[in-house]
Amino acid sequence: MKLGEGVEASIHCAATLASLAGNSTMPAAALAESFGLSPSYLLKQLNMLAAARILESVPGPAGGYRLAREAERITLLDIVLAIEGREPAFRCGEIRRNGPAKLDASAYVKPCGINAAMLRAERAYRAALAETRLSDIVAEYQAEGDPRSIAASCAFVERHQRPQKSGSTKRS
Amino acid sequence: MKLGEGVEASIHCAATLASLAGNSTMPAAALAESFGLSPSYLLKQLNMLAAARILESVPGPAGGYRLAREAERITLLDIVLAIEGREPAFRCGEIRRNGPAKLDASAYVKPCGINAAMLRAERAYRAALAETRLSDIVAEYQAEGDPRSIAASCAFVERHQRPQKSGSTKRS
DNA sequence: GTAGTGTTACTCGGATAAATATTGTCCGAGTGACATCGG
DNA sequence: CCGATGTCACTCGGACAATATTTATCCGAGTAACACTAC
Repeated sequence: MKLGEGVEASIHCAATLASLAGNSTMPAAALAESFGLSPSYLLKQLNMLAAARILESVPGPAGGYRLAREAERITLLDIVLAIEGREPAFRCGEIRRNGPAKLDASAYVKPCGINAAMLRAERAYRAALAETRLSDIVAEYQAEGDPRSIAASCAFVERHQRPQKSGSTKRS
Repeated sequence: MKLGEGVEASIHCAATLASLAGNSTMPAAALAESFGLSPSYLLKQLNMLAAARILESVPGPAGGYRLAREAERITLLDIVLAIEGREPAFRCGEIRRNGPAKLDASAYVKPCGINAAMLRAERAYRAALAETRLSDIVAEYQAEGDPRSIAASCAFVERHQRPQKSGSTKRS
């Protein structure tokens, strides 16, 4: 039960992207520099987020990434599932059938109680993640964060965001 | 966010051990055969459970494993933590400090909001796991499971459990 | 001055290695049971 | 016949590989901006 390191990077980057103005974009290289990450690897995470329709990518010069929808409509669960996969963490291998007692499948129509309990717990986990929106993260940071850190973040965003000319037409 | 395969095996084995009589033990080889697992690898899982004081190991002939305490006092959380480790799945690497803005540590005395949200979700997950006791798993299986499967399990337990000297001398 | 066009530099994207964690296997240390030997 | 003792087989325990997953890196495809040229 270990989450990949990319989850943390993805959430931080998404929060940063939530702070830029209008439909501006920010290059992955800038995000990587902002958090001291490998640009090449972060690109893979951002690409997964884009595949999950959480981010949008704009190619070419003055391109970059931006949120695909409002920060109020993006939850931490969305990001975690995009990076770690949608399958539950506990995968029932139905090992109860593999023993020497070779019963036919009709003996196992009822779901495994262990699997049910595990999935119940995971539903609670996901529900808790779904309650936190990206906008909550940003708002909490703006309200409670250290003023120097906020100022540095704003300056960084101002320096690296690339305003887009055309309107917000979705593409993939 | 993937749990190891050993978690499933551990819970199944613990449930099986909860079904044997008195302070009898069952060898790891029998448990492995019961679920079609590698005996050598299952031994590692059982050893971790024993290190966590969930199981007890009895060496020598007629030895094996048994629960270290009543099934009512063992939760799924105990088992999961013993196998997967006690550390939270989300480990905050404090990447917010690694950027080019070199602020000193006083700017980061407040905990990271992202980390807080993640840990909150994980607390919900663990709380849900802690609500399910091993005895609940066994009881649910005895009540709802397929009769053929229950009979096979009981026969298997009867055949492989090893009564200990100080306990009840029940043997066919 | 303006429109068309070719170049260029910048971006993302996917294929490719290294590192790490997990899974699987092996042989050795320890222990109690069992058979044997002596009283 | 009963007890002490030596041997032995069975158990767990930890050290040693194989595999899968995660992490990190590189180079190529694509695109829009920019400069240049012609009108």
